[in-house]
Amino acid sequence: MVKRQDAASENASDIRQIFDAFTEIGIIHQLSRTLFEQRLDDSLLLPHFTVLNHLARLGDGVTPLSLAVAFQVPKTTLTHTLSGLEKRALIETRPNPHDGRGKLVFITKSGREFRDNAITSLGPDISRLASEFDFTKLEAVLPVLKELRATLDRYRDKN
Amino acid sequence: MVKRQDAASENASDIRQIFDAFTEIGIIHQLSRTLFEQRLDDSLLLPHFTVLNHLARLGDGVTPLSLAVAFQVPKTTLTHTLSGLEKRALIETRPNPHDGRGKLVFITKSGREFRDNAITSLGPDISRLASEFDFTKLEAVLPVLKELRATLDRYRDKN
DNA sequence: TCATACTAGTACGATATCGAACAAACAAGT
DNA sequence: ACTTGTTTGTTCGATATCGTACTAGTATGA
Repeated sequence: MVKRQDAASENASDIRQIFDAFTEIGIIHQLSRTLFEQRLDDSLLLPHFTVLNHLARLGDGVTPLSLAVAFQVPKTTLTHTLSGLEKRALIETRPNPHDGRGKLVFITKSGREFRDNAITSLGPDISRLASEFDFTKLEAVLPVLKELRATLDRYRDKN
Repeated sequence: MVKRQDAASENASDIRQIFDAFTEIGIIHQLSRTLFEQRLDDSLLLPHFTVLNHLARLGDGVTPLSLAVAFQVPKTTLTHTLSGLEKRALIETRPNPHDGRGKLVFITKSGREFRDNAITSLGPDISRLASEFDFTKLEAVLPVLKELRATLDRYRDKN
């Protein structure tokens, strides 16, 4: 494993490309968010769905803080998101038996249904998009994105 | 040009991977945004910089609406972003001589300086990140991202 | 057991985001 | 000119986001 020694010697075009990539990522995020939110009823937004999806896929009974870390948002933001979900009975929270300060978050039956419906309702969009964009290309991209994410993640912790 | 006929036959694991990719993109956006905003003074945020960068790189004298389209945000959001920039004299607006309804946006001298400083101040971060993540990998990823963006973009227009 | 430091979650205030509705100017056809 | 429909940008109100400060509970060590 050879460390690059010229790490500090990025030139202007390298930096521009890096900015471009992040700009592109921002716009994709924005576009997908808008598209997705058009398919959600009840004025729920992408963060709400993201939480439900996480709970459904990776298991519930987790702390709010662990969710905030998973999505890299401040915990105050997550408090707000969870309160919206709880108000609609898509999740419920119980005291953490192992930690008197904390809560555990559980997805409810209607939460699962809501999540499943959201995914189902997105099916036609994905099909239509798949006729123009070959999603298998994401297979090659995803590992790079994950590595970039992990690097940024580690870097953040060191600050 | 052969249209895929099985576009509607995505299975669950395909869909999961698509969701994963968008989730990853969202988190990268979030992380880069936070990191970047820590380097900006004056409580300016990423959207402010993004506008300045766009004007500096691709030229100013453009309409607010064209900026909103470029970043895929609602024009009301851009009104707000521009007002923040104008209040700090980083941009200025003049009436559009060709269209009595519109404005044109220009970047000021201090706007350029601000943008240059922001990029410079990010240099050390990029260098340190480059020692852990090989940014040349973005060269392979960027075209795919651009294609995905273009597809989403076209799709949105059809709605 | 106590003091200190730390952690989970919330309250609050400031700003950001965005949809809906609007006014003003344009465009096209009549 | 005049009507109709469209486009630019703003205002307004509702919600989202997030930094700061706080409370309550936990962990550690003397």
